[in-house]
Amino acid sequence: MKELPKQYSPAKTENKWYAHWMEKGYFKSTPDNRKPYTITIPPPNVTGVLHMGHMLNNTIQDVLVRRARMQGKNACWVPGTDHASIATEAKVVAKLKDEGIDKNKLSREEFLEHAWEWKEKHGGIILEQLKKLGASCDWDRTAFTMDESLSQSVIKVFIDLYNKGLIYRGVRMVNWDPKALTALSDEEVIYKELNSKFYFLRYQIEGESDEYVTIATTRPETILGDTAICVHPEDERFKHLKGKKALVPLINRPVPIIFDEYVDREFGTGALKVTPAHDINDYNLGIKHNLPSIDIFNENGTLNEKAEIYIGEDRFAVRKKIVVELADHGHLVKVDDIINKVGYSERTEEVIEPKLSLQWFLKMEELTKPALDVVMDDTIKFYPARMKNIYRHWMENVRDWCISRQLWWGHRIPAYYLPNGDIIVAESPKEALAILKEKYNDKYSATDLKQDEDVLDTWFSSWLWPISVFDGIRHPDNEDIRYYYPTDDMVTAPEILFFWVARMIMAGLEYRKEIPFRSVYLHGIVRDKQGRKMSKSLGNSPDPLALMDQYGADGVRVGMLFSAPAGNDLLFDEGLCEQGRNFCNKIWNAFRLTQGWEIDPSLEQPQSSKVAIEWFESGFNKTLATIEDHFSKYRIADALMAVYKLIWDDFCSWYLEMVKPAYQKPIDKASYDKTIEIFEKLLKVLHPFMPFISEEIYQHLRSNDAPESIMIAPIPRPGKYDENILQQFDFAAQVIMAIRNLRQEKNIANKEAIELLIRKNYDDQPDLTFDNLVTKLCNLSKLDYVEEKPEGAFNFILKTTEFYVPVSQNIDVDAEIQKLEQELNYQKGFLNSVMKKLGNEKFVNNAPENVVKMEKKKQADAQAKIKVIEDQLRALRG
RNA sequence: GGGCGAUUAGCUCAGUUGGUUUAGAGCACCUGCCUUACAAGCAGGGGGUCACUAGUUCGAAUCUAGUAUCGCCCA
Repeated sequence: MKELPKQYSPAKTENKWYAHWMEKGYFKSTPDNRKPYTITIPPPNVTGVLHMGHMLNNTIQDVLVRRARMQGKNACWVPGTDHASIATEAKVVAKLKDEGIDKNKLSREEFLEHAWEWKEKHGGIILEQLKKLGASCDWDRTAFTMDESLSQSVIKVFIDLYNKGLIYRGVRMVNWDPKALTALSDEEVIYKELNSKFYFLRYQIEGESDEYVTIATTRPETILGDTAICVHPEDERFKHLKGKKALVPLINRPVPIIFDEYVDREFGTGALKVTPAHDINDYNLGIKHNLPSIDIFNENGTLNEKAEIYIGEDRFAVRKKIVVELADHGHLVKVDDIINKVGYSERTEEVIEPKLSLQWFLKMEELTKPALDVVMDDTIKFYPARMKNIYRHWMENVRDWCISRQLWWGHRIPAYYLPNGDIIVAESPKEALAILKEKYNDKYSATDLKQDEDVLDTWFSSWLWPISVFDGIRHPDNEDIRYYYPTDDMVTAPEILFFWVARMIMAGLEYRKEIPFRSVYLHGIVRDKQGRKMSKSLGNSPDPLALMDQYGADGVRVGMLFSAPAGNDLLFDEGLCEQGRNFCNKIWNAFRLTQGWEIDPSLEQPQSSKVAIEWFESGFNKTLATIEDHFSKYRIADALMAVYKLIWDDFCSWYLEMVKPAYQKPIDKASYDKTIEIFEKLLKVLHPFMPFISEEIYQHLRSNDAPESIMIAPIPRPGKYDENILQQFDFAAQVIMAIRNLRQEKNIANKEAIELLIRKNYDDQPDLTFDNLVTKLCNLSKLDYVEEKPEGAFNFILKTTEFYVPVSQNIDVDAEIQKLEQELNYQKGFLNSVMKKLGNEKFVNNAPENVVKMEKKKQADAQAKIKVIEDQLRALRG
């Protein structure tokens, strides 16, 4: 026997095979005449390190890619990262701060130098970590959203959309992040429910010494920007205030009392303070009623001179102070508790300030229509399909996309301003200058051109990803884009359905006139066992690299996939990785077993092994069909479970035991060869899920003319199978299990050979196919068919066949009777339920014929069985 | 407030157009085994009135309506 350790060691194989695959270039793809299979990775954030969400996301992609490759497709998985404007800039700013450098003291160019340096140092970490997982990406294609070609694509698209009139610049209420000092898109704001205070404040009516109107607000500091009080036109309580003005407390600014049906009379006091500069609803009301906007905040969230008081102080500090001062001056009527929703920045966790500002927007209406259609008509399929509804809801309610960010790290907006306010949009300063010359002759010179200081939203580059990684924007006819686009599968999390998936579809349709991918597989979010989202602050996220060290990459892959049934969030449990590791060990030991066998070419193949092989191959083909079906529905966890059971239960627990030679006896060559062949096939089916161990064992088993790596070997396709032999086995298995049970119950050691006598009652023709196997697996000294019930034997009944195991010891008749009575009861109850159906005329007349037939068969079976049991009982009772 | 979805064994979930023996899997649990590939293992076992109520039907975990609880998305 070869020296093989009892336990499989992933550490010894994983790096070795990954390096081998890289060296052989198996991950590389170039267009040829095979069918392509393409995935573009959802580019992880360049600032990121590998977390459990990436593990899941990339494991799924690798399974799909490896499988496609083994199916003979030209598989191409494009990796890469995105530049993550806000997150990266924040990190670089923080790092500079640590070094005592203030970003504001740097020029744009100096800052970008630091940022690039940072990116070079930290940017590739996550992709390196994916290699540990076994990710079979074509690394030569690694892309970054700020690579030259991708950047130029972004700029080109901006200009194109601008020229089409879809991009415009305008003053709008935006979500302002006072920490990052930038606008955010609606999707980047997270609303949280908070326990807040609801302040009731009274405003004096101008010219009336003791007449007041009371409003309620959660943000008392914003009263300094009030420009009206609004009430419902039909509210009797306020009708007398028509034409009057109220005085804003503390600063005594008179503001009109306006009337609008927008006001909810039931909410608060029925009177609403209107602050158009700091609330989106008030903003709309302000436009309608022609109210001025008073913006009282600086960009960093402190108050400015327009607030008149508290100038330079932070908005939250002011909130505390102003409440005290309002109370001192008799303006505070009462304070209630209230639960309200407050928006936070996804990246900085700062409370968002609605703020009027001049930004660039992309009109969404024209783009969404076709993008909605292709999903609703299943041109692009969503898995799970229910996500279609969520998608539709968003697409039907989408607002224009704010695409400018007040940052430096990213794609600088290619707009150049002239002193007269005109805008030139051009690919480069050079081109802008050319346009300038052409348009204005010599009126302006290069120094008059001022490029927009802002950059574009990161998603404005990510939405081009499936096109831009193949350079399909700049060179729409290049070989790559024509071959790989549309891609096949997009695997991602539902949380970025709108950020990204929807917009990729829009971009695809706009720039390729074709969908970007055929299906979208949305997997869940990885949560901990208690259902909490994994986060650094909770410390509930395991380190993926440590997990892989502990359980092996294969083990962790299995653990991730087991916990990920289609479409649900998954509660990650480290125990599942352990299960994955144990599975590795099981496979390893099956391999050890076969390696320990000595082959004797002169031996004839036993009948039992012939049957075992025939049976296994049928079961194998049937399971392959099941696996195909699971994959077609993206039920990857189910597909894996089918493989798991095929290997553990069918192959290890049954098949190997069937063909295994007696202790220290050799095996015949035919059975051995067939067993190795089967093992190899199983490894191929396993490979997409567990690439490393499957390769390791394959390399030991493969013959010289076989493909030199399992990852380029063809995966077995489902073939025909014999349902009959599977059924025969099921019955034989029941017999075997009954005998094992009997041995355990009666304390008969496995070593002790026993006899089995079989008495058929209804089938006259005994089926002998598995008799040899039953004899072998149960250590029978004899297996015989008899006409009469033997004396002094334990017995059990399966279907209507009686089985007897003769023994020398005494039989406990009472116990036997009790057992039979229990069985009889069950059968009678069952028969009763069948008879109820068959006694119902409506059932017999209305139900399909085969259903009625089946019920009749159940009836006959049950009756026959009852008769056998009753006969036995009669005999036992004497 | 608007929308989407869920509720099946201790846990995580399957259960395809209603009908295949009065509901399945994995894990966990219990019992017995260091049997010669594997104790990271083997053999066996218990456990669910399918959230609740009503309806449609010969027949409901499955379809309809309502109730309760939970989750997600949007405002």
